[in-house]
Amino acid sequence: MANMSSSVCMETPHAHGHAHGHTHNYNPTPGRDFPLQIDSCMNPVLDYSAQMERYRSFATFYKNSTAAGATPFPQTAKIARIATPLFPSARLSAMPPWPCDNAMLWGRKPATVNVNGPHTHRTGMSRAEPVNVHMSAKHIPQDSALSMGDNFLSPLSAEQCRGLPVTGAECMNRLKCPPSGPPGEADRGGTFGGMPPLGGLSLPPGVIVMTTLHSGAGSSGVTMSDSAFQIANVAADCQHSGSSCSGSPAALNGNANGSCSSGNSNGSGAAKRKRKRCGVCAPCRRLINCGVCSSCRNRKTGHQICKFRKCEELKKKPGSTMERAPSAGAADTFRWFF
DNA sequence: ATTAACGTTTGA
DNA sequence: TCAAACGTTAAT
Repeated sequence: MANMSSSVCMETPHAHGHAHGHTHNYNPTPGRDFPLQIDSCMNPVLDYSAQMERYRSFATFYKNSTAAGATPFPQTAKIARIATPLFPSARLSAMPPWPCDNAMLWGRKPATVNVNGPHTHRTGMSRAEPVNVHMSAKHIPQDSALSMGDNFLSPLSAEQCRGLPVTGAECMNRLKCPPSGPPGEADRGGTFGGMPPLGGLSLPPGVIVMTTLHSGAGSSGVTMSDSAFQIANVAADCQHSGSSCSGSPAALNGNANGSCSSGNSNGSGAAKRKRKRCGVCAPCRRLINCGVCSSCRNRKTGHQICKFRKCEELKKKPGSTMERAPSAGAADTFRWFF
């Protein structure tokens, strides 16, 4: 995988929506793989395309602006720009696109499991993979930079999402499990992605769902049971992660290695082992590198993952999550339940 | 506090 | 063996 930092590193399955023959590396094959999602509140194809367009135009714009000899954009400006949430309400969260981000998740190769963190039991998940799908510059529409304003905002507005006749859980339900996908694979990313911001709050989808379950909102005439089971499955799945680790979230990150690391995990502080990405947070679920952040640009020397893919858990210092004991609030508890 | 770079671990 | 990426540290 050569030089991911210098190229835009993106691939898209026909964001432009025309029908022709050539194929891309990543192609969810909309008609075949996601037949039920066409009319869902989070049309995955549209969503994926929107995301890809967004990234593409972003990278192209800055690339062109830099190449033209113009005053380069400050890195902070780039970051701020690309981090612009898809939904206005998402500005409340640190990681912008909680909702509508999952389109990129489908078909992704399994993310690395967090054996320390939120107990993922994703034995199938490989290490963090090179999500940079290479997209040569020639594939980038020349006008993309000019349409930045449009592309940076998802075509799916918050209003659009809210107005749809399904709840977030329902969306999730529909978005889950591409029929042709391997069993278990779809649960990883697809299950959590499609939650619209409820009540104007941008929360991790899992939080919303589990809170809803507890509040009994499932009786509101919305099909919740399926989603509930999906969540439960994921949770149970997570519980088994890390082989011998205990299930306590507090124990997970209490020390960087989890409390069950083979070596010396107890207090000695020595021989720290690498933590792994949780695989469930928004950054972890991102499929593509932005291509413009410092980590992407300095991939050769920096050895760091794209800033927008950096696991939220790994951003925290090991041990900074001790407060997340089971006694935490419901939302937090459920978040860590995963 | 943030960033860049390096050493290192990890898994394919 | 290699690529990816985490942890650490020095520079700013």
